[in-house]
Amino acid sequence: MQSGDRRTTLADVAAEAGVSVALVSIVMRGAPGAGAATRERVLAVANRLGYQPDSRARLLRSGRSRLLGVVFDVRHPFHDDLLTGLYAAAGNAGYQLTLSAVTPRRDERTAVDDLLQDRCEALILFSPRLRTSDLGTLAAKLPLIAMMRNVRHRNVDAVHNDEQKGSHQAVDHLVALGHRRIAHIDGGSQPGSAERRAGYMDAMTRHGLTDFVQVLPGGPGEDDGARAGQLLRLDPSTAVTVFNDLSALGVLAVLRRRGVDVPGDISVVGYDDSSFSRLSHIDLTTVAQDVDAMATHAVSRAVTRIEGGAVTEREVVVAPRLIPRGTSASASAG
Amino acid sequence: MQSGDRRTTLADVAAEAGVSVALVSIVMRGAPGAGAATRERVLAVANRLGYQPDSRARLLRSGRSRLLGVVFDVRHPFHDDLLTGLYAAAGNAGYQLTLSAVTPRRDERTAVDDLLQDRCEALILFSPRLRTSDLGTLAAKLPLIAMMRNVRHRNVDAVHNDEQKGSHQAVDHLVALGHRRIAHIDGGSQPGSAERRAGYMDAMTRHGLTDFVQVLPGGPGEDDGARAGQLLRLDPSTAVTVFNDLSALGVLAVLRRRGVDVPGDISVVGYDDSSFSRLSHIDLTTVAQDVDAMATHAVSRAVTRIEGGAVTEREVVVAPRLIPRGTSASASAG
DNA sequence: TTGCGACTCTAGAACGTTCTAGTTGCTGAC
DNA sequence: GTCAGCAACTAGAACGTTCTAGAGTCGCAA
Repeated sequence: MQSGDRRTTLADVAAEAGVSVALVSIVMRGAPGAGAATRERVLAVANRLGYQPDSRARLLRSGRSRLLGVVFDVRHPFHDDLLTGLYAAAGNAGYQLTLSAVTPRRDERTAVDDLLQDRCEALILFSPRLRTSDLGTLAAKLPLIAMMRNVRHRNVDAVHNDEQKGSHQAVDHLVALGHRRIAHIDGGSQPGSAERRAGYMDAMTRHGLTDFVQVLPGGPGEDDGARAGQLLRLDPSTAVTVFNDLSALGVLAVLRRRGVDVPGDISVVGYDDSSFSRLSHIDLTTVAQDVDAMATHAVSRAVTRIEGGAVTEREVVVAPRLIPRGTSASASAG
Repeated sequence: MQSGDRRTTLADVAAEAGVSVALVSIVMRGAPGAGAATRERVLAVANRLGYQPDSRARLLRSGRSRLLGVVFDVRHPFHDDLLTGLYAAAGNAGYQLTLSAVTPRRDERTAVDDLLQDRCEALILFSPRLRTSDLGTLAAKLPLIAMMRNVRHRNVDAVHNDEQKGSHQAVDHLVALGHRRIAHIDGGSQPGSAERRAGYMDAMTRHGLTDFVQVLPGGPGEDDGARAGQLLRLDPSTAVTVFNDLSALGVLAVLRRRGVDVPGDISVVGYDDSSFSRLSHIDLTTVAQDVDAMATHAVSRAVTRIEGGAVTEREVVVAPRLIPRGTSASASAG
């Protein structure tokens, strides 16, 4: 409890063990250059005194910090999965993560500035909202990886989902179930919305269903989905692909409230595999972004940049995969 | 992009501005002791060179780090809200947060060790799973605040919800709606489960409903709730309070699948106000822990400990509040 | 005996800050 | 003319590490 008495340092351990500071440093790092007996003795002393290395001093001296800064928004639909993946990938690459959160009361700029002071060697941003030009100037200082958004700037790396392919998979899935009248509820001005919509159009055309193309205006929220769901009432569609899971949830709520059976009367497919979609109570068929792959790519790209490796493609596009669940079923059932 | 060329330091700025390093330090900190003209000139140079202070060196020298370490589990039902609250509270108190996440592949021990190396001055743990004795030895090194769990150790501060009162509120709410036959689905061996169950019994007794007390075995997960929901079939209860929201969701799923109307036939009240409970599609009546109050208390307690202030009560218990939503309604409706 | 490499260990500088204890130069009171 | 007091500034130590260069010891081959 007493935070007054200074924490034990290398010098304390050295004095107690009767060796030099440098030697203790060697032992603590597990570096070669110490005798077995001394090594053991030093470790024992360090342990007894409760020695904890001071990463700040350590990093200060050694120049390198081996630290990747991560900015995430606590409201992001799968920030938890992404963090899990990033920690694993960073660990494998021999790097550490420092996190900085964006919250409703703490903006991205603040979060980034905090990390810059920590001298991390690269920055990984979850779906950044900063202007491209701001990201550019930031990227002039250190390697910058944007996730879930394709930032078009020559200094900024981007790791993101193949939105078009995701929409293809959703449509393909529904077509395979026998659906032809498939609508799409779009995401408005949300990033990724245009690509997902284009993917839908594309797939419909490929399946020769151009006549049944039906794009309803929507948005990223539950209420957007609910509004769009109302429009479905006038629509003969037997299936609908929705911009994201939250919006799909709004659609489901409206449909069920109207007594429409899902998936009996109409199939609904979301996008993102947000954590709530897995709840058996919701059980939403959706397109999952490959979180692990994206995390791995983001880290490996960051490491490559830090270590001065060659990069051919600024952009890494990761294929998603469809997760069939309970809100989609064969068209014949309807 | 080039991470090779050393970042600019105080010395660079000093050389460029033709003053001493110490003076630049004074200017950058906004400390008194520099003339207005020089101050302006130094700031301009610093800005031009893109100077960023190095928090590591800064903290190393000044001893204090003004850093609070926070360990959170990405699977925690409201870690996002808590982080939001903590950032705000820490900012107000003039402290910074460093985060360390627990993930399915990264355990609490690792998360804590990382923070210890960062020389933070206190540790705040979200519902820690470490043994009390381990927490005790940790607390010997630095102030330790456990949130959402009442750790019974004289060195460990605890900030947690008043579980009993939460259950009282749930029962009171249902009684006010005219329910008498109110069951409780418990949380098994989960921390907090005993308290929530006791609160339920308590409240039932207080309302003279001892004869209708009915505790069904449950657990923390959706499937636990679903299993318990099956048992409700044989039960005449018109309402049920559930250990937590996730379990309540399992109950809801089973009931609805059986064609039981919620809240028409039976009312369901959860606990925790997990983010999904707010989804209009789920709209679960629940007991919300007062996240902001808990965050504020945790931070202020940490700061008090760090600064050697007096603490009378080791434990801070925060009152929750009931959030009425769509899964509870008047008993007469049934 | 000497020389040499291998091994173990140490002294001291360095990292980028902050802090203490100055020095300088100016103003104004005596 | 002297000196106290103050504002503006500086030199250099300190923080806890790591790293470089080198010193001491030992065993063994020549």
